[in-house]
Amino acid sequence: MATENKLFDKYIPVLKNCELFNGMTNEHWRELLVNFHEEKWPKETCMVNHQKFLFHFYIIVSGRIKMYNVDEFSEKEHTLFLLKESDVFDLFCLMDGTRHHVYYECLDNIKVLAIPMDKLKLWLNKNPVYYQHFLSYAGKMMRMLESNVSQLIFTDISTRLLRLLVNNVNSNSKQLEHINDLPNKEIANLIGSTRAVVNRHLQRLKKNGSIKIARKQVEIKDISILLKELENQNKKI
Amino acid sequence: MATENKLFDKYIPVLKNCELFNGMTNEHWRELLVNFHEEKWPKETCMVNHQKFLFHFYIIVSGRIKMYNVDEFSEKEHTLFLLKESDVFDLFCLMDGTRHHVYYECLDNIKVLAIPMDKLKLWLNKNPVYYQHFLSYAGKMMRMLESNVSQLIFTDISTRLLRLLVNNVNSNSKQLEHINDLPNKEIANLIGSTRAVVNRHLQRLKKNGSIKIARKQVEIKDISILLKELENQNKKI
DNA sequence: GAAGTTATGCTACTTAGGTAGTTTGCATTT
DNA sequence: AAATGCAAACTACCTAAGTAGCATAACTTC
Repeated sequence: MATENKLFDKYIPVLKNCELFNGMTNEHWRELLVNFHEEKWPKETCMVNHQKFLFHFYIIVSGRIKMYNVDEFSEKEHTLFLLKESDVFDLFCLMDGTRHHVYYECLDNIKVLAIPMDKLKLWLNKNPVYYQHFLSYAGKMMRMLESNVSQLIFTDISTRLLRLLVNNVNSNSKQLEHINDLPNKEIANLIGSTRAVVNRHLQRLKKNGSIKIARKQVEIKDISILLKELENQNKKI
Repeated sequence: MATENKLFDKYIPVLKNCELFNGMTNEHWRELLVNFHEEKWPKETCMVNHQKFLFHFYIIVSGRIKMYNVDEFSEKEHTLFLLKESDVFDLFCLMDGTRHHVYYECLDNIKVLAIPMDKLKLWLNKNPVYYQHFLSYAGKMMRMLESNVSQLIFTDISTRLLRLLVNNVNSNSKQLEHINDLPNKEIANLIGSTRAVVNRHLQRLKKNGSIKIARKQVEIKDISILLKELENQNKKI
């Protein structure tokens, strides 16, 4: 009884921010958290088709994990999602119980709350009200993936890079977050391009004064220039 | 009472083939079908953000409907899904109840079974067992979208076209189905390219003897050549 | 503080795919 | 059967993005 209260008290803000369990009462949280335990994974931990992922469900409480795909022939990587605080995984395995062919890598030192998949399923059957939550969350993910697909088809690398930057500016601090300390290679993986090409575009943005770059560091200097560029990208036929 | 029995008897094979309701008993089908009615939409009917779609859920019983996206600037189209017999839509609206920003167009004369969204939701709440079905179906769709994204990033147009062809060969008849009577433009929309480029690749395939083409007609002549081409595409770095 | 590693910056080159425009041919309509 | 319209075929051209390679800078670690 003490454990789950401790977990809950410790991570209230993170858990409350968890979209999948949006609006869940404290009582239900405590009931669910009985089954959770905390795990720590060091930075750069790489999880390749880990059996464990079929059997556990995780809530990230601190750090970033990239979920990515590797092309078996070209060995190129594509980052599908950059998971962070309050994100959960793997929803896919929860939903249909089959193995999800993706890879995971910790970009920071990670803390997660873990629950055995079958216990989550039991809890869900006991509280079927939350099925609705899960469905609508899945719906949101699908829309995200769908717009992702369209963006890949409709827009060029330069636009995709601009969007990536603009979408990761914290509206309060006006500073780039989540992706600000990634090397060019990781940025390329996020938008489906290569290091050289991303660097070419970043250099252009540096020259027009909108960003500042250093080793593993991108900083926004003038977001209005970025926004203007984005508009022009759209206009040019 | 007569109506839903008639609907069920009329469309047994189609409904039983419906993945979303996979394994549902006849009794449950009859219970659910009470709320359905049949609708016919003529070929080329175009549905643009139809309010109706928020309030109804459809099962296609005959004909094809393309679900597509349009880039507001370039006005290019991208076909997300080619829905056919036994497919359902719009799952997204069912799942989170918000408007789905896509377009629909009937490629054939269409027959659908329609149910008011809230009645489906009521039925689902009465039979929460089926939430699990819906979740796992959504999971499958997500995996599909995900692999779609990766394919766009990892493979070129030529490979995407080859895959499209190979994936739509009926394993019994060995003939191309679903996409065999589409104009080049529609094929282009399916793989995220343009008519001219698709035609260029089709000409190449015609020359190597793997396909036969005519106005709005693609026919497989030798699938082994297509499969060999696909293999080579993968090998070349 | 030397050696090794990783990330960036840049140049030069190649190529697939997009674009534009014209011709040809098939099919529907009147 | 003539006329219209759409789809396909083909040519020529342009460009963004991928590729290869190397020099330099910035961190590690021993």
